Amino acid sequence: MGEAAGTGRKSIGARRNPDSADAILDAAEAVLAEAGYSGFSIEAVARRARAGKPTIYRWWPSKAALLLDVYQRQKRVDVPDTGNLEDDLVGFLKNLFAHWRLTASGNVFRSLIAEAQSDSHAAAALAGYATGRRAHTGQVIERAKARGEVAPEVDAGIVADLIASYAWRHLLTNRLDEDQATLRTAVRYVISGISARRR
Amino acid sequence: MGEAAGTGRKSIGARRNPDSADAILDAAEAVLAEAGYSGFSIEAVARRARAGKPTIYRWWPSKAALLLDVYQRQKRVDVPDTGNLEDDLVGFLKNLFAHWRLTASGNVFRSLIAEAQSDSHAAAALAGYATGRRAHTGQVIERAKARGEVAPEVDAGIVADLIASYAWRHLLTNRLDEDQATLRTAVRYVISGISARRR
Amino acid sequence: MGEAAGTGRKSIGARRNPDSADAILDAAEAVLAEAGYSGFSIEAVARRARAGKPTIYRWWPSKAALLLDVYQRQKRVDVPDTGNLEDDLVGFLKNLFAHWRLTASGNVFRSLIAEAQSDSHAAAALAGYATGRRAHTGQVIERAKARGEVAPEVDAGIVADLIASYAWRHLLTNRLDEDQATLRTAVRYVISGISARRR
Amino acid sequence: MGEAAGTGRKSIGARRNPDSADAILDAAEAVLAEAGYSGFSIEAVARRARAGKPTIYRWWPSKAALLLDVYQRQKRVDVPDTGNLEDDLVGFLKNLFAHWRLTASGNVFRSLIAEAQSDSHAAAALAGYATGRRAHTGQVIERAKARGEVAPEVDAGIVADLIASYAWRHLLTNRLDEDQATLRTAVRYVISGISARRR
DNA sequence: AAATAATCGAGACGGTACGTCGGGTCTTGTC
DNA sequence: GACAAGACCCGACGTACCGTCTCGATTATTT
Repeated sequence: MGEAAGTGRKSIGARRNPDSADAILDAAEAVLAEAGYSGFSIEAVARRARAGKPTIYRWWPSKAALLLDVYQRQKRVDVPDTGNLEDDLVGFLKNLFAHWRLTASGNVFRSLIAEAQSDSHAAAALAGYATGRRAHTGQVIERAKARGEVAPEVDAGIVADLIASYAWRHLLTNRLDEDQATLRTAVRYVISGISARRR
Repeated sequence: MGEAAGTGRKSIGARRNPDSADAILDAAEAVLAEAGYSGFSIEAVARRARAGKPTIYRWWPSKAALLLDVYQRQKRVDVPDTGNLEDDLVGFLKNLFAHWRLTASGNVFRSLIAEAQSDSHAAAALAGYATGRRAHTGQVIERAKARGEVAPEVDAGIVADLIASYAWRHLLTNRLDEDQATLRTAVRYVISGISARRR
Repeated sequence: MGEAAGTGRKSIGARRNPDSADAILDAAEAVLAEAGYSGFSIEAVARRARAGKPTIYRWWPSKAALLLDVYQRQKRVDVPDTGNLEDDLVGFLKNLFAHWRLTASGNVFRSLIAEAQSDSHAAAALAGYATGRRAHTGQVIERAKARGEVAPEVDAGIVADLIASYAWRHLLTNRLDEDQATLRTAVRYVISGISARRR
Repeated sequence: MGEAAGTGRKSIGARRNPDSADAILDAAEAVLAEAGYSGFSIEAVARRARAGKPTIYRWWPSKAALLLDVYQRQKRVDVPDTGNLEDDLVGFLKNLFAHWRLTASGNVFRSLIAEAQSDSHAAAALAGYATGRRAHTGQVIERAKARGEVAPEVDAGIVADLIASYAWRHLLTNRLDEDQATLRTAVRYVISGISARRR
């Protein structure tokens, strides 16, 4: 996972040292994985990265900014393209939950959301990120629209919102091990509705 | 709102003083309202309530327990019963958002969720609370089922989950001012689906 | 010298814990003795005393205040009373230099003077202390006046100032090992003058 | 006072740029004058001089060395030659105090003494400087000896020491505004003594 | 004329210390 | 035995400087 080079990093002149940046992000991830959000402090990250606190503060103005960078370094979970909307969305949720569960990402993102509740910078950063992701997820809906699977007047953003909300709440309440049938049911409700008239 | 009695509370003998408990809960709510989650500390609550820190720790083992108590003291938002599921759910969301937006409740609940990300006791307490609320919301669905509005095989818990998730995410991302049309659209998707075949 | 009790001090209620105060003063003295003024930091004192920094700041608003307390805890060097002014003053300087040289006091006082050059609180504290000591030394002169050794119109404060100044400069320039003959000569100049007419 | 050239100094090739040296010494003096010793940092000097820190460290190995250079750039206070020892010495003290009080020199020298208490290089530099000055002041005594005013066996160094010590202590305890009568009295004690027999 | 070498400003680096805040524990004296 | 009060140790906060390093640019000296 990298750890800091044992022999000590130095400045490489009047510009950012990418080794330090990497070491700090690695350390942040490791601290979060080992000590959780409650043990996640700039102090601890600096210690682990063998970096000075000012170096961290220089590049990441807040804990949230650091968390966001850590999160964004992770591999993205992308939405499958099976030609069928339900499968796409179920697959996406399945992949996302697995990613969150099996890597540090889940904890990172949970922490980021928590941080955003007390830090407006974090809130802004998270909002920006969420918007981007919503557009991304929205594309699946648009694809389905193009295939004629989804009614053309449907607002893809709202649908993406419903799906993302469902994912967030599972993350925040430790339900990432939800069984696939339940996920599929939830997705199906959104796609087909629950109305008696229409089923 | 209560504030602490200016002249100082004393012990009332070898049992819990309910005035102190009230003063502490009042203070907690006030601190949260004025300083937000980031300014919410046991220290600040004690100061404001003119209470000793040990008095707080004696009765509430963690910040989360205190938050939960504060939240549960609040008036509940209940689901309207209009005879129409869509109106019921939209009304519920509307009321809930207004409640969260206009009282301290929103901040309290946000804080509770945030706290639950670093404190397993908080997480457990929140999970318990959420389960209770899910059942509560689920009843609306069951009523609609009874009216024949909703297909009988529908899992009310999952629907309640979708609705609650949507609400949570709006709370956590500062979107409690969502316009009503959007809420109605989201609810309609869950009820009627987005599939082209069925609209 | 005390060191901190290994098992940890606790609060003894809502009042100052004298054990902590002692441990902190002991630690301050030890740090100064071992690391000198440049290594003398509140941080280091806290570490050594196993005390929290806030505990130190609670009772000593500045490094200078702590230094002053440490210095005043030391045994005082008093002026001998031999019945002869020259012997009294030479004896005083000899004792003072030995005291400064052989105990931590010299370093403490040096540090205090240094600190006073950048901290006005320290300067005020030092000025107050110096005034007290000047009166003290002045008494030797007054005794000599009473014996008829010293002219009655002589300003004892100014004489004390000359002597103290001489001592300070030796302290500040690492000349505490000045040989006794030189001290005696200096004292003799002040008592008998250097004028050709009068010797 | 110079300030740094607004448009930026550059290297003038493979040798020391005297403009930079001047700018740094000017800046050091200005910082000391405006912020005092506590605000005197290499960082602040570099900022003010628009110089790189390594440029400072290249030429002055320590804060003390820089201070010493700043001090030595100042105009010297010389001892008057009135043909009368008392007037010479009183005049010297008067001039010295005025110089210290009215220019940055007083602060510079105070700082230098303070610095010498924690930095052995500074101590050595200061000792060297003091020795030089002592010889200088000693010449006044020697002149008086030559005139027959002072007994031939008197050690001019010790007398100079007494006078310089008196000056130092006034500097270090913020008493540069001492009235002239007091100075004269102190000088007179050293010259004529305080003994009853001889007055 | 080209290559070398030392200097310059700039500013990042790993660190240490600053002075403050809050956490959770403890004890005292009053009710 | 509960209460207000507040001290205790601890650890994190975000900032200021420390002294070192490396850069790219500049320019006098050497080839």
